[in-house]
Formats: sequence, C-alpha cells, structure tokens
Amino acid sequence: MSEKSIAILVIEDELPIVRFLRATLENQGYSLRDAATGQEGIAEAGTCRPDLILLDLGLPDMDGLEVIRRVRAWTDVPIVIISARGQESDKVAALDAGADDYLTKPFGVPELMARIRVALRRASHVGDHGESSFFTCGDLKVDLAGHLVHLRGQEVSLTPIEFRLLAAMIKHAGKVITHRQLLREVWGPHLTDESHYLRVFVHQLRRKLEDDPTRPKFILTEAGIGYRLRV
Amino acid sequence: MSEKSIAILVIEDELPIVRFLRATLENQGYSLRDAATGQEGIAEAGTCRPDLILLDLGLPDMDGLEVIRRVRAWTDVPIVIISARGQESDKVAALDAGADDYLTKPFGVPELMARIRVALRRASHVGDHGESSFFTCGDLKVDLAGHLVHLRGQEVSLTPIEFRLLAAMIKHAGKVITHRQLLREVWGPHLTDESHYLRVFVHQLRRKLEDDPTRPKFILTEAGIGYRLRV
DNA sequence: AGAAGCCTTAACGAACTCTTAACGGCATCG
DNA sequence: CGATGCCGTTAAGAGTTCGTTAAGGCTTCT
Repeated sequence: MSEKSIAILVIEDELPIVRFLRATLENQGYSLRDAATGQEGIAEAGTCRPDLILLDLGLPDMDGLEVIRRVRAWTDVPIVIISARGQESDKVAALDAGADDYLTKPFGVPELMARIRVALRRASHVGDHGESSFFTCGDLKVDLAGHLVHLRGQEVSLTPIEFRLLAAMIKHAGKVITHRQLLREVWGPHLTDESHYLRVFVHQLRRKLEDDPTRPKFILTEAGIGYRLRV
Repeated sequence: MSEKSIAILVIEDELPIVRFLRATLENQGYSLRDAATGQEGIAEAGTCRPDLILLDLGLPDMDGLEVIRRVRAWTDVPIVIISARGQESDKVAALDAGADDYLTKPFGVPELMARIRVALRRASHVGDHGESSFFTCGDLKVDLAGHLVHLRGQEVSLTPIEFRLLAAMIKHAGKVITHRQLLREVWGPHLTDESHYLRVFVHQLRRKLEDDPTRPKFILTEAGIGYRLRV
C-alpha cells in the first residue's frame, strides 16, 4: 500500500539545525526540502507545494515577517515558526502576520512533532465536509472522497483495486490512458509490463458497472493503447 | 446591521482567573461564558456552541484530556489549553488529543490574544459545518455531547473506546473511513498499523448495537479499506 | 485488599481478494 | 490461408484480511 508521504519545507539558514530537522522529520516518515534564505524559501514553496512550512524568523536576507506575508499572499499552507527570539511582541507579530504556531528555541522534539501534527490536522480538515468531489456520467455516480459508487441509485461495492482503477480513469476522464499509466497509478511504479492485470480487472469493473459488458458504455478500450472513460 | 459577537467558552475552576479573562476578553469585543468543571463545560459547549474554548487542564472533577476528547467527539471548535503544568509530555498529550494550542501559565495577555486570533482564523476557513451533537439513524440515537446512546429507546452503555470509535464514524457518517484514520482518531497518531484493535472493538460495537451482528445495518465494512456508517 | 470492568494481545477459522494460468475470439499481417 | 498478437473471459489456488472468542494484565471503584 503506497501512500504519498507528507512534504515539509524547512526555511532555515543554520546548517546543523537543518540537518537535525532532516534526520528527525524523515525518521517520522515526512519528506523534506530545505531552503537557506527567504527568497529561496518563497520560491521553493511555490514550486514544491509543501504540506507545511517550518520557518526560522532569523534569516540573513530578509525579515521573517515578510516571508510569512509573501507566502500567505497565495496559499493557506500551515506555517510553524521556530525562532531564537522569545519576545512576546515577536510572537504576536508573527502570528498576526499569518503564522499558525510559534516555538522558541530551544524546543523539545516531541513538542515540535505534536505541533506539526496539529497544524497538519487542521489543514486536512478543510476539505473534510462539503468538498466531496463527485463524478457523474449517465447513471453512474462516484464519490471519490467517500469511496462510494452508485449505479442507478443502487450502491455498487468495489474492491480496493477495482476502485483505484476506476478512480485513475476518472482522474483522466475523456482522455486515453495508456496501459503503463494505469499500471503505475494502481499498482505502483514497479509493474509496468503486466498489462495482463488490466484485462482481468477491467473485466471485473465492466461486469459490475456495465449493463452489457460486451458493449461497454463507460469503459471504452482503445486498441493497442489503453482505455478511456466516456464523459 | 447587527454583528453577533464571537463567543468564547472558558472552562476554568479558579475564580480570579475567570474574572481576569472575562474582563480582558470582553474588552476585546468577545462575548464570554464560563464553566467551573469539566462536566459543566462539556454540557455548556453542547448548548451554547462557542466559537472557541479556553480550557484549563487542571479541573477538579475530571481529566482535562478527557474533556478534550469528549468535545472533539462531535465538533472541531478550536480548543486552546491554558495550564499550570509546562511538562512537554503534558503538551504533547493534549495536542494529540485534539487541542489546537497550549499556553503555560503565566502567559502574557497579548500572546494569548494573538493565539486566540490564530485559532479563530483557522477555524473560519473551514466554514460552517452544520454540526449537531445528535446523530440519528433508524432506531439508533446518539447524543455526542452527553455521551449517551439509545437503541429503540433503550439506553446502551459503551466503554470509552467504544464510544470514541462510534463518534469517529459518526463524524464522517456515510463516507468510508480508513483504518489509519480511525486508529488516529481513537487511539492517537502513534498507532497506525495495529488495525487489529479495530476488529475487536468493531465487533464489540456491533454486538451491542446490531440486531444481527452477522448482517450489520449500521457499521458496514469496506473490505481492504476500512469501515463506514450507514446514514 | 478485593472485585469488577476495561483494554490489550493472541489464536484460529472463514470469507474475501489478488494473482496466475489457460483458452477462445478477433483483427492484422506475412 | 495460417500465424501472430491483442483483448476478453473464466476458473482455481495462494495469500491476505476479517470476524470471533478467550485469556491475562491493568486500572478503577467499593
């Protein structure tokens, strides 16, 4: 079961601390990128789209508050401050500028971890309630977030692989998806030539979803290339 | 245009502190309610629906962590901890139980205000989830704030873990909840692979709630993924 | 101190899913 | 016309996950 790991961006100029954080965070299963200056950090945040930012306020090239504001200008990604300065006015300024939490060095690793979990938890709840993404095509209705499939109002139960296969097709609905692509998205990057699996599971899906599996309405086969989901 | 002021619930047993917070917060334009015990606080949270909860962990009648969990069972309202105990393990436990921030007494008022603003800011992004502390499905009625479960008018007594498990499912009612997710919400963020616990406790729940545990009406199992509560 | 209740842990059979193999139809190409 | 390759279909075995039960340790209450 491959799950994409959570990405954290560390903006910090002191190398020992970066190394320490890298070891600690990667040990917890997070993937990590780092930047040594504010400029670099802002750019990196734009390109790698982290799930959380750890920011040291004492950067050499620009004010930490400015980094917060520049990042907040276009994203709500959680920002946790780690700073040597423990002045209350500094904390208030950073928090009001858009930071989500503020830790003063030296801090304990368990507390840092807990506060990172809090920030990530809050951020993940944003899409929790209304934002279930539906896909509809004729009588077929799929709730990707809720793992639900309805056909003519009737619920259809799919196995994990069946659902992943359907979800992958929905992600590229209307376009052709090659065998390779499907195999990578459903089974992971290892399998790439076993286009055999596909036939078995496409058949399973058609048997559950199509009225007449011989003449498919939803899952069309593009001979020699792959499959395509009708929109 | 009438602007409803933001409501804050203070759960704190020391009267001087309550008075101090009342003066400070009302001066900032918040409206305030207070409760002196955990029981009272949980009940008050269910009825007055505050926008934020300030919670002292050192309550006379029950463990502060239990208060957090009981409130978290049915709402994502921001919880900010104010505590005399500054032990890192206390902080981690509270944050992992569902708190959003943790301040150690004595704290500065400006910092408290700033952290309250952060918590409110984060929560407002989520938008209104029409949360209710009651859940009903067929013969099953659950009062999340009151920790009560009724089946066909008959009261059912659940153990703490059984109730947390049921509450977690209710929070995502209708959608599939993965094993990971359930383990995190019920046991904390550490356990993530012990999907074994789930089977035991799901079985306990079904034995207490379902007419025919073999053919569940409420707690459905999504093979290979997790569980789902019928709506 | 004793008892009761709850959580953890282990074990085993049953049900389900995934993998793998085999076969037939259909089209293209030599 | 036969060979080859791709796709659909089916079935069986292996492997994994799920349900169920019970015993032991821990905490809590009396």
